[in-house]
Amino acid sequence: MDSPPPTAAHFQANTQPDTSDDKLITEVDFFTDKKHDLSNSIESSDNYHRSTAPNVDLDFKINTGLHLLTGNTSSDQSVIDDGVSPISDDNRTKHELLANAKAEFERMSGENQRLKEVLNKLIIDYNMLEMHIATMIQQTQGESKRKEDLAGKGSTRSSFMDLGLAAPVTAENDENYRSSSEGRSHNEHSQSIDKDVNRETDGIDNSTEATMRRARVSVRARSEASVITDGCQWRKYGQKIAKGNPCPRAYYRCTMAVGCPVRKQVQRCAEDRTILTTTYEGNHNHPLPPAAMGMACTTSSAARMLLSGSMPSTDSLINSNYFTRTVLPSSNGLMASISASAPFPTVTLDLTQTPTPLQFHRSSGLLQKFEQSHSKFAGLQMSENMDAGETGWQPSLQLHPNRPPHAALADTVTAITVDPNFTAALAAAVSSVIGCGKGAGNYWNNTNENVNGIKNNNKVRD
DNA sequence: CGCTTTTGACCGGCGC
DNA sequence: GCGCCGGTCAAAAGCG
Repeated sequence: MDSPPPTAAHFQANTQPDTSDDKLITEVDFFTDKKHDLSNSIESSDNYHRSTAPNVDLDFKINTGLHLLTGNTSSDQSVIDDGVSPISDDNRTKHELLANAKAEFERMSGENQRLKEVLNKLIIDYNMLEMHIATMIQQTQGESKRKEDLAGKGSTRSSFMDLGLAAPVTAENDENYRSSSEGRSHNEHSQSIDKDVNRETDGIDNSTEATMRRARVSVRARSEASVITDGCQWRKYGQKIAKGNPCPRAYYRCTMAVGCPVRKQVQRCAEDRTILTTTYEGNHNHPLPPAAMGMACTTSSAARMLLSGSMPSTDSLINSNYFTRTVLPSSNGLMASISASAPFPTVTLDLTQTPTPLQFHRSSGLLQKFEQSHSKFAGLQMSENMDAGETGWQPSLQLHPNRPPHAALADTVTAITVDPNFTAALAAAVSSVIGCGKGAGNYWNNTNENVNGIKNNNKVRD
């Protein structure tokens, strides 16, 4: 109290912990611990800023907000320098200091808000770029592989294959698919080829195994709502009562972009009507709001993991009638299992044992860990960190039996800590379980008009 | 009026 | 070949 702080910046940082922390915590809920950790080690932030986690890096900068203050504390410094004044002057000085601090704090809050918006955009751009690059790599590999296959076969169906396979996953592809299913004058063979070609929506699998092309990711969650809010815009296109379950199964198609191939099925559990099972299929071909990013990344990564990860032992995996492995123990609040039962392999993420947000906060981290680890594991063809993060999967698929699980776990924890998708995934997952849909936030509200416009186009397309 | 949802029909895959 | 079943389509109905 008596001794003045060494610098103005440190003074601001250390003398307003109550108000600033409260403010920060109310604004950003998820990473309070991280913020405190970093604020304690702010001196070493220069090294940290060169880390490989751009969003976490920026997030820390924003939440501390200390650097922004250093240039505006000259007045504070002068006040402190005048500390030799009489008591009345000292009181006045304290009031001035308080007023200045409040003003600075308000300005900081505004600055913080603006920076967070910038950060949000950066995260979105980063994720989009990452997904785009991954898709491009996968498409390139898939095309080369298919060209090899076509060259080897040289069959009469090559014309169909070329049309479909040479093109990226776009609206045109979906048009081909739709026209193939609508224009039923095609013979059965060409129809099946067209469908197989154009339904390969994720560009993940470059295998010729048609049965492996439609990996699915199933999410089980408790929800009173008819559908869980995952940040995307869906249009219902069908409903069926499946055998063995009196609850109807609803079919939805993503309407955020024209020709987006992603579809999902929603069905309530027959035994427990409060459990909603949502099954995703395909990858989005358009930018996603942050709230949708997590779910999309999780599902696509899980699907990629499933397809790629099964490749080394595909035969045994597919040939078994039913293959299920528990990836994460239920004590963690999350069950994830893989089922390669024909014809479509499915990853199931069970969120039904996470009734409280606190519990889910932990389990969603595991969800992301699951995604992160398997994304890296599955993305072997493009990942440089092949030896990190294959936690939990190795016991299931037995691809890296020589690596101790606890070491991989540490790698995975480190990986999720710096994962730029983590924030969005967490927000989306929490909002999904809560079922409020508020996790989409401002971005979603801002993009709603565009979504409606897209839906108009989609209607025209339909 | 335009968009979404509903719902019956249709199609293809699969098992017998 | 036939029937069952899941998935999709598209016209009709509903809704704001």
